[in-house]
Amino acid sequence: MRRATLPDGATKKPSRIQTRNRRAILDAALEVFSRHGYRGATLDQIAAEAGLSKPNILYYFDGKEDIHVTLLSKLMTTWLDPLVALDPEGDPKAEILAYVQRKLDMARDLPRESRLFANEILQGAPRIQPQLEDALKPLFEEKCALIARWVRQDRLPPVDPAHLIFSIWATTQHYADFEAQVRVLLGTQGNPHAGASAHLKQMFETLLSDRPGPEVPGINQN
Amino acid sequence: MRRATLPDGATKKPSRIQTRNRRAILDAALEVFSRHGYRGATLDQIAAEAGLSKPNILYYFDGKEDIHVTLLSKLMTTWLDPLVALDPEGDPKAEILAYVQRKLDMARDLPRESRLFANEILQGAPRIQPQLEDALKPLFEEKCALIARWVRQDRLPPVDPAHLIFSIWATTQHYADFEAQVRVLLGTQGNPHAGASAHLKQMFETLLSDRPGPEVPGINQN
DNA sequence: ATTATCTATAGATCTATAGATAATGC
DNA sequence: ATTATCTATAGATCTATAGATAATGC
Repeated sequence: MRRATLPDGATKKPSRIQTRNRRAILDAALEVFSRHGYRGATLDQIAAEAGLSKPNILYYFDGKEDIHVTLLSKLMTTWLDPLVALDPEGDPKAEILAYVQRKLDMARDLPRESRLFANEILQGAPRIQPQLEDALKPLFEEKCALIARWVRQDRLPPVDPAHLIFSIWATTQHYADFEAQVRVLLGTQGNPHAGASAHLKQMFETLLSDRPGPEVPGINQN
Repeated sequence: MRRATLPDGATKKPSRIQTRNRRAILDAALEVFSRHGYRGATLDQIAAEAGLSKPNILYYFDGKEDIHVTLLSKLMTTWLDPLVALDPEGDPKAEILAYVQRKLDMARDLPRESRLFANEILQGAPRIQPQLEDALKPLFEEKCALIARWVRQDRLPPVDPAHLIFSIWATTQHYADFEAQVRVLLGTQGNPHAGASAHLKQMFETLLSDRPGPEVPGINQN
């Protein structure tokens, strides 16, 4: 019943087995938590998926919640990367369109990660809220300020930065989070990702393009 | 240990108590299932919320799954209503913008319903899949065909009907499903709904407006 | 010597049922 | 007479720990 975690700031070398098993457990946990949600997941499933015994899982982590929180923390960086990459020095429209594409690629390549976060937030973010405040919020506000600056400089049409980002998150993550529904509705016809990519590009491109005579209430010739 | 459910197609009058209690249970179940997901919800919570004893809950329903499936079935109609109302006789652009607004209003007024469906679909729609096939899919295909027709008639710019609908679902439901995150990021500043409404109107309006000459390569005839 | 793993099981939680009692509607 | 509710508890599932044994690294 030795503890794998070390007291305080002790920095002992993690053994090779230690690293391998912790990684295997987190990998299995991603699979199980993302598919069944926090409550729906069991240590039995995680142990089976990781190829370890249940008590052995608890030798490496303090419990179910510890696994979950560790997983969310480790993935947070990956999850925020595309937004971090939004470059103040780049062309505004191109930057945002590239961001849309990166997020859509992530939804395709990392659907489990997307569903893990979606599950957690959907249920009120009980375990990840601190991370949202500490990591996500400052980044979000920085990028909102950047977009607002671009608008002020007339390098973008007037858009609401916060809601623009929400729209990008919503539309791209939809293909991962609601995959079961998308699959039912699109059937086997073609690749959802290709269609989504074209559609989202069109949508955000028109939104971000300077339009000639925009908001003239009353003119509606269609 | 009498059963409240009747054998076969028997149509006995449901007593007043019967109706009241079944309604109270479904109401409580909506609260609990939408907040904690299927697995996270317990009969104890539902019973407490409904003001009934746990065995009494099971007098009215065959079990946890029965409550969940009944709830989803009953709400499906409400959930699809806004899409049903998309009128083939109306003005295409106005119809779609009105649909966006209806969906956004629903996200504000019925966030529990939104989260209930989101939870279920996120976990692979294990209990609602048949309903998606039988109820949602035909409606979805009908409305996709309608939008495609509008495009062919040049009454809308070329848009992908299926992905357009996905975008509307994603962006509007986002405010209910990811409310915990939106709340963290927007803080107390103003009403999310008002900002969302303006932003989404702008976004879908520019998408659906005839633009002068953007897409030059090849002539747009579909 | 320390690290890793296994068997066995405690303790908590949860769904569901049995069986008795109370309330209700003809 | 039928419908509704309550107490008590069975049976299953799940997280977590105790305590012994095996494997590993100096």
